[in-house]
Amino acid sequence: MAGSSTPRQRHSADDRRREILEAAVRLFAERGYRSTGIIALAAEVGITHSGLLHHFGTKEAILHAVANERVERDTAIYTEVFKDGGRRAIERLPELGRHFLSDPLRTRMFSVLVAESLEESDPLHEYFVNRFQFGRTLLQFMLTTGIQRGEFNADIDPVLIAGEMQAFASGIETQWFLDRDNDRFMRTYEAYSTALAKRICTPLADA
Amino acid sequence: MAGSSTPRQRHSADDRRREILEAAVRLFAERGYRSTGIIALAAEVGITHSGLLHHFGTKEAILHAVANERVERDTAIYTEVFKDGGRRAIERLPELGRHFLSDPLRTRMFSVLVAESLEESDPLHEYFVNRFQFGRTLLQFMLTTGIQRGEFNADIDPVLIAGEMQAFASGIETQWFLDRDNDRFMRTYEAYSTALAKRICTPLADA
DNA sequence: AAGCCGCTACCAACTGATCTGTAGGTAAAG
DNA sequence: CTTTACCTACAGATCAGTTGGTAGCGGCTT
Repeated sequence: MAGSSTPRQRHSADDRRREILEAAVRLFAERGYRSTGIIALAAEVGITHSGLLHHFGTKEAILHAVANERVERDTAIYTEVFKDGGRRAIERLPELGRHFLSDPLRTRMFSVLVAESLEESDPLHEYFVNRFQFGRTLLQFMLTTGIQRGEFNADIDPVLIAGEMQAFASGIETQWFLDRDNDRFMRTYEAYSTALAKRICTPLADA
Repeated sequence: MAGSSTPRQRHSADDRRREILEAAVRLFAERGYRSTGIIALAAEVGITHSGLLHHFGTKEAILHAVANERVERDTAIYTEVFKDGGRRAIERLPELGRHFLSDPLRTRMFSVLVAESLEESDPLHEYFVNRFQFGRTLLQFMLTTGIQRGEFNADIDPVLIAGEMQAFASGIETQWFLDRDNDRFMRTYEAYSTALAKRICTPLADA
C-alpha cells in the first residue's frame, strides 16, 4: 500500500511543517490532543510517524506550535474589535462571532483543548488559565474605559459583566458545535450583543 | 504490591458497581473518557481490570452507566426550578448555579465529556446533541409560558433567549473550572439572572 | 550545462509501555 | 456445594520515541 504509488515525496521543511500543523488542527479538533496518535497524524500528511518526529521532535511540540499559531490569529481580531473601547466595542462584538464562524475547525479545536486542559497536569493548563484570565482583563478594561467616558452606566460591575460575556462567548460555541446551526449561532450572538448594549450603555445624547 | 496486605476483599456486586461508578466520575472528570484506562480505573477501586470487566463487560458500558446516573440527578433539579415557569423560573435560576457548585466533580465530568462528544463517532454524541436540544426546548417552553401569562414581554424571541441562557450556563462552568473561583461563579450567575429578569419581565402591577 | 557532494527529509525496524478484552481458574460467601 | 467476585495470564493493538540508515535536492565546481 505504501511506497508503491509515489516513489518518494520530498517537501521543504517549512512546507511540511505547515502541512503537519494543518492536519494537527483537524485531528485535535476531532479527537483532542491525548487521543490523537502521531501515527494517525503522520498518515494524514502522507509520511510515517518517524518522518513527523524529524520535524517536531515530540508530540507535545506539535501541540505548542499549534497553540502559538492560534494566539497570533486571535490577538489580531481581539485588538481590532476592542481597540476603540466603550460603546463602539460592544457594537462590534458580532465581528467576533463572524470570526469564529469563519474558522470552525480552529475554533472547535480550541474548545476541545480547553476541556482537556482542565486537568492541572495538562501541557496547556497554565496557558488556558492565563488566556481566560487575560480575556476577562481585556473586557474589564474595555468596560472601565466606557464608564470613564460616560458611555456605560457607572453602576455596572465590570468584573461580572466581563465574566458573563466570556461565558456566553465560550458557551455559544459549544452549542454551535453540537447543533451546527450557523444561522442560529450568529443570531444569538447578535441578539446578546444588542441586549447587552441596551443594558449597559448610557442613552445617546442626540435624542 | 497487590495481594500482600489484604488477602481478598469481596464486595457485593451492587456495592462494587457503585464504587466503580464513583471512581469513574472522578477519572472521567480529570482525564476524559478516552484517556482513562480501565486499568487505572480498576486500581482506583482496588481490583484488577479483569475484575472490573466482570461487573461491566465493557469500558463503554461504564460510560453509559455514569451518563444515565447523571440524567436522573439533573432532571430532578431542572423540573423543580422550572416547574412554575415564567417569572418565578427566572428568579430561581441561581438555584441551578448552586446545584452545579455543590457537585463540582460531576459537573466537570459533564463538561469534559461534552467536548469529547463533539466527534460524531463518540459514544455519547447523540446523547449530548439530544440533551442540549432538550434543554433549549425546556427553556423555550418556560419562556413561551411566561409570555402567554403576560409575565414576559411579548417581543422577546424565546429561541434566541433560550440559546443565550444555555450558552451562558455552560460557558460559566468552563470558566469556573479554570479559575476555581466559586464566589465569582455564583455572583456572575446571580448578576446574569437578575439582568435577564429586568430585560424580559414585564413591570409588576403593584407599583 | 554536466557532474558531484553534502545536507537533510524521510523511512524501516525496533523498544518498552499501555491499551481493551478473553479464557480459565481460585476462593469466598450463602 | 453452588454461585460468583475476582484473579493470573495471555492476545493483539497501538502508543511515543530511538536508531541507523537511504535517497532526493540545492549549491558548488568545472
